[in-house]
Amino acid sequence: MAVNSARLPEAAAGRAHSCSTCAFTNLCRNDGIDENVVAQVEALLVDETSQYAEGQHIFREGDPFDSIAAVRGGTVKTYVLDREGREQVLGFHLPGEVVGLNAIHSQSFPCNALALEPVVLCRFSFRRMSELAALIPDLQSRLFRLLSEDIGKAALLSGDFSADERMAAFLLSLSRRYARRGFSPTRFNLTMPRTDIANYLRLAPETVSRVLRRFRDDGITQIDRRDLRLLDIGRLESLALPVLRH
Amino acid sequence: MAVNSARLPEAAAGRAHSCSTCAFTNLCRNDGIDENVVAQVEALLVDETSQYAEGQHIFREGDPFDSIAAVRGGTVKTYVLDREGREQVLGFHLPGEVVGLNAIHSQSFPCNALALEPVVLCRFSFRRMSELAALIPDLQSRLFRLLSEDIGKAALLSGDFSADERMAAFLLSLSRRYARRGFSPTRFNLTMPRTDIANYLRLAPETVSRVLRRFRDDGITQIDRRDLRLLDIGRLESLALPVLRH
DNA sequence: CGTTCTTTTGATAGCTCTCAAGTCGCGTGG
DNA sequence: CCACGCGACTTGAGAGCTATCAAAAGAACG
Repeated sequence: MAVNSARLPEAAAGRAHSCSTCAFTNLCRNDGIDENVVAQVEALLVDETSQYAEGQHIFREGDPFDSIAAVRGGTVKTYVLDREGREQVLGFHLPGEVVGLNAIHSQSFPCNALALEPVVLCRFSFRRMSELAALIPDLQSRLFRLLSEDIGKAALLSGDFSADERMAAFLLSLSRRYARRGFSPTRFNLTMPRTDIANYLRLAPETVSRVLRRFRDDGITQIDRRDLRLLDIGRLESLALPVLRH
Repeated sequence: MAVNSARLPEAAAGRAHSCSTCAFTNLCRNDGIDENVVAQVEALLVDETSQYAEGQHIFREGDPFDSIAAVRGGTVKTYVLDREGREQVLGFHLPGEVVGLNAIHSQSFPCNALALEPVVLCRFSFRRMSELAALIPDLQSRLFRLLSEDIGKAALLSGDFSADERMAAFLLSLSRRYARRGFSPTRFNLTMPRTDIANYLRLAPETVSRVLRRFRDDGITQIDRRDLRLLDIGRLESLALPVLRH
C-alpha cells in the first residue's frame, strides 16, 4: 500500500505546499508581486478543483485548446493513437508538473491525456495568462522557460539506448521529479502499469519485466508489484548516464 | 551540383523573400504593425549578416544564451557529445527555421550548433524581443507558438520504428520543410553526410546506405551522392505513416 | 597521383520482439 | 471460506532486424 499520498510531507496537506512545489510557483503565490496583481492571478484559476477518477480523460486529441493544467495530485498519462489504433505513450505527468503546453501551437490538443489514478488539476486560461504575462515580465519569462524546458525533454525516447539504460533513466527521472516536489526519491509507487512503461520506453512489456527482475536480482532495486525502492542510486546513475548525460 | 541555392526561386535573391518564408514572418515585415514599432523591430536585429563557413560553430554547449537565431541560408546541425565523446545529432535547421529555443530555460545552450555548409543567420536579442513581446500581443503569441511547436518535434526519433520508416519520414520531413520555404519538394540536396543522417536517425551509417539503396532500387527515389529526387512521394508517405501520423 | 574521407557492400553476432505458456493477485460469487 | 475468472505480470524459446566488424570502391583534395 505504498501509495504516494502516504509519503506526502506533513505540510503537503494544505494548498500552500502543493503550490510551492508546482511548476507555476511564484505565480499563485504572492511573493514579490504587487497586491492588486495577485487578485488578477487568482482570477486565472478557472476551475481550481477539477478532479478526475482513474481511467477518465482530461482531454482528447483534437479537443480545442483553451487552458493549461498543472497536476496537483495523481498521475496523468499522455498518448496518441496511430492509424491502426495502437497506443503510443508520450509521457507521464506527476504532481507539480504542467500538461498541455504542446497544444499552444495548433490551438488544439495533439494528444490524449488520461488519469492513471485519481487526479486533481489546477486549470489556467491560457489567453488570460498571456494577457497577464504582457504585464508581468517575470511571468512572461517563466512561461518562456517552461516551454523551452520541455523542448529538450525527449532524450529518454530519442536515443538508441539499451533496455537497461532506458529503464534506469526512467526510474531515475521519476525519483528526481518526486524529490523535486517533496516526495521520497528512494521509495515511490509506479503509478502506471508495466505495459505503459514498456510503451513509453519503446520496449516490449516482457522486456520491461525482465529488466526489472534483473535490477532486483542485482540489488539495484527492491520491487513488489508497483511498490518500488531504489537501493543503489549510484548504479542506476551510471546505467542511465548515456541517456541523461548527468 | 544540385546545390539548393540553385533552386531558389527568382524572388528569393533579395531579403524580402527570405523574410517572408522565415519562422519570424510578420515580425520583420511591416504587415499590420504600427510604423514606429517597426523601427523597434528593426533594432532587434543584432547582427543581421552574421555568416559562418562550413564546419564553423554557431554556438557550443554551455555558451551563455543571449540571442535566438533564424537561419537565412545554409543548414545548421545541432548535436551533443556524451561522456565518451560520441556525437549525438539532435536536429537539422533549414533556411527559415529557428535555432536555440531550447536554451531559454537554462540561459545557456544545451547543445552545439555547427554549419554544415556556408550559413547566414539573423540574430535577435531574446531579452529585447521579450520586452517587445509584452507590447505586441501578436508577437508574444507568435513566440509562445514557436516554442510550443518544437515540443512535439521529437517524434521522428522517439518511436521504435524500422530503418525504412525512419528514413522515409526523414526525407519527407525535409521535403515538406523545403516546400514550406519555397524550395522544390521533390529535388533537393542532402546537405549533411550519411554519418550525420545515421546518427540523427539512430541508425548505423551502413544501414542508412542500405536503405537508400533499397529506396533507389524500388524506384522511390533517385539519388546520386547527395543529389536527391523523390519519385514516389505516395510510397514514401505510406512508409512514413507510423512515424509522422499524417 | 597518392592520401584521406565518404560511401558502399558483405558476413556475422547480438539485442529485443514475438509467440506461447504459466504464475500471481484480486475481486466476484457461490 | 473457497472456487472461479479476469487481468496484470512473469518466464521461456526462437526469429528478425540492425549493429558490428571487415574490406573495398569511389570521390575530393592538394
